Amino acid sequence: MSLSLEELALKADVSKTTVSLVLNGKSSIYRISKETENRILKIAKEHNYKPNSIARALRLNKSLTIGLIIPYLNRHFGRVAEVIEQNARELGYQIIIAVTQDCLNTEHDLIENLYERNVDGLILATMMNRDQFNDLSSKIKIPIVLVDRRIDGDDIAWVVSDDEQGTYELVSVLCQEGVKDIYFVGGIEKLSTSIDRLNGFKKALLDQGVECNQSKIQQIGYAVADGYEMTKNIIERFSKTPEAIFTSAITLLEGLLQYAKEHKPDLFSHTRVITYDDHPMLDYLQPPIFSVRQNAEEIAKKSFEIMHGILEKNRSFAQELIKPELILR
Amino acid sequence: MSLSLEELALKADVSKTTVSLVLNGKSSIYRISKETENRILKIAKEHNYKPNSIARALRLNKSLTIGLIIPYLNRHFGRVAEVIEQNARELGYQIIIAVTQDCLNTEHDLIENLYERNVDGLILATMMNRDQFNDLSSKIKIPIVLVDRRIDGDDIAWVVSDDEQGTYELVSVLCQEGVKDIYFVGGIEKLSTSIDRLNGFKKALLDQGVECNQSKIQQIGYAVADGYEMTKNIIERFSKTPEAIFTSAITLLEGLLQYAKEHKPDLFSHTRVITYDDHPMLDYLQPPIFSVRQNAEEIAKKSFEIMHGILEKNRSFAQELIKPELILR
DNA sequence: ATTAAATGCTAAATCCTTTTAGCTTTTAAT
DNA sequence: ATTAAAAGCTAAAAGGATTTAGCATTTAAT
Repeated sequence: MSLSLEELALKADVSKTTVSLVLNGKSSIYRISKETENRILKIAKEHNYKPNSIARALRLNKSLTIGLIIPYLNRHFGRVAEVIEQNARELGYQIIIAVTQDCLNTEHDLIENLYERNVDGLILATMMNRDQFNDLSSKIKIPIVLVDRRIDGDDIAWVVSDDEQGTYELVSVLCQEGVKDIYFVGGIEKLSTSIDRLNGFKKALLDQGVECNQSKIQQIGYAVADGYEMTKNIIERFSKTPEAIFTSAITLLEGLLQYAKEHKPDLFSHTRVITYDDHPMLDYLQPPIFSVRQNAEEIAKKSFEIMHGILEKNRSFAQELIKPELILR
Repeated sequence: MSLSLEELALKADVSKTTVSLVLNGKSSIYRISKETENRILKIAKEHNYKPNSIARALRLNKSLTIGLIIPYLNRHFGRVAEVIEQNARELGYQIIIAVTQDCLNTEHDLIENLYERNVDGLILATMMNRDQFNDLSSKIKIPIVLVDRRIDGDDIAWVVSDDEQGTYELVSVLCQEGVKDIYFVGGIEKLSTSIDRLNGFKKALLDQGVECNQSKIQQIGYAVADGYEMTKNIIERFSKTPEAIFTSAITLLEGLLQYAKEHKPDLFSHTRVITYDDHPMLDYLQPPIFSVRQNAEEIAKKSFEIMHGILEKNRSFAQELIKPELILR
């Protein structure tokens, strides 16, 4: 690697203390003469000195590293991760990434792992419930910002898409077109994304005076296969072809498309399909599928912002609901 | 954080040297008695001792951290990153991720940054040419494994999809169906992905006795907008509607679809479209688009495997060409 | 009984930086 | 000519682990 402080000190003919003070901008506090200061700065520059970040982390107990734990690096979370990384980099932080595959045990292991590896904070798309989270919080003494999935609580920092409102608006559009018979294809039941989207769904029906039948609501999980399964259930269980299906994630839509292709090629001639999550390819499907686009960039930006605020500006927690965008094709 | 070696030593009533030796499995080499060993192991377990990774990194000059530098966290690279992370984690490594947005300067900054931050190795989807890479290699004393984009050289480690072969096979399929008038929508010209895909394209035409006209080849870049632009050029510049267009990345296909939707809705009735990169949504487009699916999982697995081999089994560099899969719909 | 070898463990150095407390030397004040 | 204050710098500790060289003590060998 590059030179050490000590080698630099040798070249500048001063102690390493002096070099450190100068390079950390403490010359005037410690009355280092302008002359010495300039000499040191010049030599440091000539040799392109960069302090050893590991030694620094050890001494300062601060690694300038944030752990990012997400279920997958799919389109949505990939974009979130990308933007978090860019924002973090600008402020001198690095992102250590880890994927849980939506497995709670893996999530726990990863949190422990990253914590032991001395990350300064964790940004987390969690599967934990409130109790599990509180348990964790008491053990872990670094800030945690939840992203994409929130846990209720006054002192829990989170940034999530406004799932309820987004779903509400999307479903309302269909209702206003007179569609009444809408099925809900949901994800992992206990996650806030599922709860909020379902609430938005129900609220839209209620406000539009459409009866909401519990049998039209399914929640298995967020995998493509789950979407396939739920679609299958809907098509096969009911004699009447549904007027509309709402899939609450793009993966579930994929599952639906797959089922339709294999077993129900005429699905779209009877049934409207709408989905949470957008995808550019939806522009080219026939018929057009209305969607709700999450603002991944804003979610990412805010979540790092909150983390940074806690770490460096001793702000406390904050919560942000990010507006999604309706895409009507 | 947890206990330190010293605190553990205190509890076990031995020196921290002894504790360290025991925990590092050197009891027998240093003749620590079974009794002492067990006592220490027990206490360490009771207190769930985990060595401070920063202190360890400082002492050992080994951070167990790999830098992953890629252009975007899109579908392809997201999957690559995800699988690299999982493989790395199993062997005790962490992945620090950074995205270049296909900007060479950013790439250089990131490499320098991660190097200074003491990563043990770099996995890199690079934009560098051979000279730039050699320059870098001489400055940087950690192993580098190129992923997705290779640079020729006997001593350069890389793992890439067999772009030439994949393209060759895909284009050959079209030719065998009698299609002769095929346009090439390419990416960043100097990258191996572009060079190899173009070579595969040309070779297929040659082998099938189809004339390859330079004017049918365009290479602007890999962005969606570039795909739009190239499609526009093809459609507007030539009076005759092309028999077929090959887009050499999924983003370019998106650009093509966008142009078609806006300005040439009947494109598909005259023109076959095939593409490098697969996407599940392609299953649901009409008409079906043949594609080449890169094996992201295998690319990821091999690239970390090579890195790990260099770091821990003092293997030297290696090169791997990963077979892609033809998807004919 | 003496010496040699084996046993069981540890002091201290090292990795590199930051920071506290304080040591000289010079200047100013009486 | 003293003393006090200011100027300019540094020694040493701390952070937590690893590792080398070596110190006591016990056992075995002659």
